[in-house]
Amino acid sequence: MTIEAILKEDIQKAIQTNFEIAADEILLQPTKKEFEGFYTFVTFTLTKTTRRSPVEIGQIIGNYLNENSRIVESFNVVQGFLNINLKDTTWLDLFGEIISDGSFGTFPSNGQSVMVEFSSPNTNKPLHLGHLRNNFLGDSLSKILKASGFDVVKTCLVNDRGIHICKSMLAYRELGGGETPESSGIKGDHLAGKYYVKFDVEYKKQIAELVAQGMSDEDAAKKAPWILEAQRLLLLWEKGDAETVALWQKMNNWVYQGFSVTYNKIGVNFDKTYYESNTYLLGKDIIEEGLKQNVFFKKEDNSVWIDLTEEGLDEKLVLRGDGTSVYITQDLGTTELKNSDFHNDRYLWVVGNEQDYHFKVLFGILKRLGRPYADGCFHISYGMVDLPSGKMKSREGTVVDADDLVDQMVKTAESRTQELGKIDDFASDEARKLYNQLALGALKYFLLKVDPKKRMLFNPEESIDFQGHTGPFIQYTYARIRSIARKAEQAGIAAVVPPATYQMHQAERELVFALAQYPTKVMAAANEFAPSIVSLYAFELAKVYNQFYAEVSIFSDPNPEAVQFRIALSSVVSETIRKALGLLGIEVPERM
RNA sequence: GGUUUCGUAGCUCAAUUGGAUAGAGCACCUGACUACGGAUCAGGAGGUUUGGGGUUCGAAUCCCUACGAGACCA
Repeated sequence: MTIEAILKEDIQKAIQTNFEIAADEILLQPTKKEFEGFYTFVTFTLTKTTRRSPVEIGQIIGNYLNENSRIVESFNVVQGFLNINLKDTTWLDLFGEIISDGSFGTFPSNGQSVMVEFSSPNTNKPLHLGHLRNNFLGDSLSKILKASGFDVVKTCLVNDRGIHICKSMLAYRELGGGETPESSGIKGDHLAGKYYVKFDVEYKKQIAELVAQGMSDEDAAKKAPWILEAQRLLLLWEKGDAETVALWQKMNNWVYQGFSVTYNKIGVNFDKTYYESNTYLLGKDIIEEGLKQNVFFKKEDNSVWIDLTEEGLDEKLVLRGDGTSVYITQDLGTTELKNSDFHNDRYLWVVGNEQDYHFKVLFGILKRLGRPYADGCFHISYGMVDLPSGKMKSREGTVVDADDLVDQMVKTAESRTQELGKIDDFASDEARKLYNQLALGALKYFLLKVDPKKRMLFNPEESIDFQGHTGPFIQYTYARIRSIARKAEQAGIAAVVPPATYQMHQAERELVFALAQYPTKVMAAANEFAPSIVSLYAFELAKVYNQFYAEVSIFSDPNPEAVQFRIALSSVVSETIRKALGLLGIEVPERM
């Protein structure tokens, strides 16, 4: 039973015995910094039922706790707020539990499994900053869910076919001159992206020519030779034309090689990858099934629809009149496939909030179809990463490329580290590893600290910080503690929890309090699908430790109990930082 | 046109889901022991939470309205 649970129970008893009313669930909040205490109970909620003043209620409950609770040391009442202090023995017992719990913050299996689909790139362009937010969120969420007790399957659905892929194929066929990643020295995904851009340039030129000849913009966009040819390529591909398929395979393989370099660099991987080229025909049988069940209906042009107005949505097309699929058709099929492959209890999609409506429709249809897994489907909707100029647009060249950004971060980490000159004795591969850890620590933290639902801003003019509320700040705290641990080991000082007679320092109490929050934060992050909760916690813990570090002396305290205790505290803090950052996909360095 | 999300310090973000005098970081000022690592710590300044109404013991949070920004559906 946690301290908080005991305290809530004691408050409940206080209310029952003093006011003779049944108390609902007790809500506690951490006491604000400017007041004395650790936990605060708000008494306003009881004024009506008890017909007493907020202060009076606080006094009565406080007095009861003082006399009857075995964990409460003292209290004070400010207006309607009852602030509570705990006994040192309570803190010490709590810390004793934490330090002896090898799996602190990791929950036992809950017997449920969850699939997290994320990343889901297009094979016509390299990954950019927006993909990074997606990847980091998906990866971190997977780790958080695992820590909270789920079995996790990470999947990726690659968008490897369609008209956009044919565009880059066409441009390459016409303008590529047999160029390859090897011959050009260009990474495969960037090479494909280059031809996607070239297509667009040529296409625009053709439109302009047609417009100059008197055609309307709209018609010109439909009649330009290259768009017609791209459409023809798509049909050829669908028929399995050998030459087209070969070109498609060749270019896609380049892209996959490029992607794998990037995924490797950012430390992201998947248990299973689905390819749209294998799944794009799925879903049509589900449309048939839905028609029979009268979930769907046909219009005169033979197109199939669903009426979701009862759910507050519109009528929605699920199959075109000519029998071809729309996105939702494929998604229905792919979801069915995932379920028959893995039989998970939950399915998550990490996809940008521009598709909020799409997923509402998808889940609405799954419910109407009576799919048992429909209630376990969640859209992890995240906000776009904006630039100061607005949205990233590949056609306007304002896209922040993932590879470039990571490389630039590594360089910044390198120069910053060398300025400080603390690792001059490192071997070069050791140093390179450190630069990568710091670069990714800064980048991942930057993207994960913000509530996923909110859109956020990235300014390419300002490099991502290494000081203040950043990944490296937390990594630094870890490295510094490790330095202390090495010194303690050398001096033969053990980590020991002091006896009940020990007089605690306020900074020590605050540290134990901060540590005790960790499991709650992990659970909250899992429930709310929000790695930002873990991010903010890790920062808070590091900050509390740094205050402790500045305030008390660890090695030169005359009391050996204090020294041993502080070594123990430090070591648990470093472990908790390591775990918390681990949930964000961020590694910690021993030195930096 | 319909639907929807958002607007918090100069900038980037918090605010325990309706609770205290709205908090951090960056940037800007002032300080820090011969200290165990200064990528740190302590302090200062910075706010009519876009404007206006309402609900109540209490609103950044809920409702209405105006303005502004984004997204989606054709």
